[in-house]
Amino acid sequence: MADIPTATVGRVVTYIRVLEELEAQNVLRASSGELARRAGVTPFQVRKDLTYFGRFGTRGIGYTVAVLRRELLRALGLDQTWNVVIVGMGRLGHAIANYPGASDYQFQNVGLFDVAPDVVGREVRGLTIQHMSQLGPFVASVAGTPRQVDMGLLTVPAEHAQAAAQALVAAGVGGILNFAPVVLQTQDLHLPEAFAAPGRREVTVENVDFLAGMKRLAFYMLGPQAGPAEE
Amino acid sequence: MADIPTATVGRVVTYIRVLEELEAQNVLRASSGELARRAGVTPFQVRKDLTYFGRFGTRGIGYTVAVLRRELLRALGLDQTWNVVIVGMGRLGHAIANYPGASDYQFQNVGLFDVAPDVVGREVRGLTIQHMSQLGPFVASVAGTPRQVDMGLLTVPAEHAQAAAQALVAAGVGGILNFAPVVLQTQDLHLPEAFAAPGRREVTVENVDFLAGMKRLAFYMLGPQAGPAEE
DNA sequence: CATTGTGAATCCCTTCACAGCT
DNA sequence: AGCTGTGAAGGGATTCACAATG
Repeated sequence: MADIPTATVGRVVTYIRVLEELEAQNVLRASSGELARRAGVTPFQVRKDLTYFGRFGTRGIGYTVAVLRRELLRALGLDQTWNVVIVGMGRLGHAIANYPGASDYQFQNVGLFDVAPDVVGREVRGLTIQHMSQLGPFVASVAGTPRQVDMGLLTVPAEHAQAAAQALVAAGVGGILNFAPVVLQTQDLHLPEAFAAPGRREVTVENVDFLAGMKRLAFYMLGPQAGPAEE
Repeated sequence: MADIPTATVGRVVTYIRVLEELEAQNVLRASSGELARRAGVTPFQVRKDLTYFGRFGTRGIGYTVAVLRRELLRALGLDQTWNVVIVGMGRLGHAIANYPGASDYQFQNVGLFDVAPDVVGREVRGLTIQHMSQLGPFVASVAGTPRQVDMGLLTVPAEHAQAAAQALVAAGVGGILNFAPVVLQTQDLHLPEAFAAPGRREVTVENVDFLAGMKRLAFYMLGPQAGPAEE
């Protein structure tokens, strides 16, 4: 299979959302033009993106909303359950643990962790916040069940992010969604042998950084600006 | 001036952070190799990115940390103050209002808004949460001072995001950082004539979407997978 | 002489035009 | 007739090699 452009992956996530909106409005079919309009891209782009995953449309007609949604969910691995732990239960961790839709799409919060004594032991949405020292044993215990802990959401202060990432990986968690405004040094992160499934031994990191978003926004709002020494 | 690749803008934000780390460690100079290592990119990339903004290095030596930082901050418009309002003071809005560093870089929270009666009137970090109906008058009042309201952080539920964006734009706020998992229909968003500064009449939107981040992460964790009908 | 700055080459993604299907 | 699927063209972005230089 060809490998899929990262930009395409991001857009497909959007298409799924758009398809869910359409489904909620009882729309059965949609053309690439309609999807494109709602997703804010061109119809060409929609069709090209979809060809990376298969052929889902009917010429002359368009796409069946339910079918395309199902197929794209499968393609992204969202037809299965992903067990998630949150590391860092400050305000941001709490907001995410309580976020409506965070348990959609088969993302299941299974554990909450922090180090602050005034936070450990509290209950959030039926889960008791555990101390970070329990992370290793906890993950090991979950690993015995049908599925393991798949992802860690990193919502600790920037200065502790690398250490917390290390702890997650040492515990056997191979996927990290990093909310801290730091670049995780992934060359230091290697799953222990025991967890090194064939082809899945490396750590996968995605970043969500709203401070960076504010800065990009600021730049784009400057508009056409004076460049460097114009020559 | 050449226009700057969007990917470059994102990386430059990272370089600034890296430079601040270095400054905090009292490092005076750094090569493109050192910056690249910390930013997780190649040295070529760093040098090419920087040339879009000017020539900041010394051959044979490298870059002076403080100088490069200052120049990049200026290039991104982060040497000036950006006034920010938060629309949607649920858990996420609160988390952001209280986020350490959210007031760094000359981003200044100047107003907080919501519609829920149990939230309006509460005080957060010295600001009283106002009702959305006050947004227009508030922005108009700030516009009289040296600077106006530059950005709105949209932290309302998905189903209200488009309407809230409309309200921001109608009030004269031309930059939106959208946290809701929806594609804002920007063709419906036009600044009122009164605010249409030359070259700055269109609305600028950046998205920060952690649910999308989780889905992308899930996909990348699938690893090399079976493609569509292999032929 | 180590390191920057940058044209040229390469690679990848987007756009397009149209063939192919229903 | 209408819309998808896709090879080809076009445009950007990344990589590279090396000339420039303090």
